[in-house]
Amino acid sequence: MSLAEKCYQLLLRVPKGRVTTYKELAEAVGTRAYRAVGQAMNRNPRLFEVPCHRVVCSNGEIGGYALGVEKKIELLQKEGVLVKGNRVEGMEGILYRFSSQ
DNA sequence: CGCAGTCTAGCAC
DNA sequence: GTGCTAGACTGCG
Repeated sequence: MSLAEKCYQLLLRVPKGRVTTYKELAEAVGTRAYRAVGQAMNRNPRLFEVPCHRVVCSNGEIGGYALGVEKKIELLQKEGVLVKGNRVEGMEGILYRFSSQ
């Protein structure tokens, strides 16, 4: 199974209204290639099966989205995640850590 | 602010 | 088929 596949599975564990970071995701799958994770999301073959919009940067920035950052923000806010500009408000509070499970 | 590390995909030879 | 470059990132100088 590729890193991308693992990322997708872990991403499915992220509940609505919560977000995770590329870092946490990469660490969870046992790699340091944070960029590879983002790339996997960008090339996401399961864009509508995997909530890749719940993945943000460690610094709280939105990062990017295959359909556009604005769309990502819109989806996040629709799920209850407040986003200010290109940043997630209180991301540390809604940050989902796989280590918790 | 800029460079290096790690993984995948695409283009060139 | 192998090698290099670039990309939704992160950490250190």
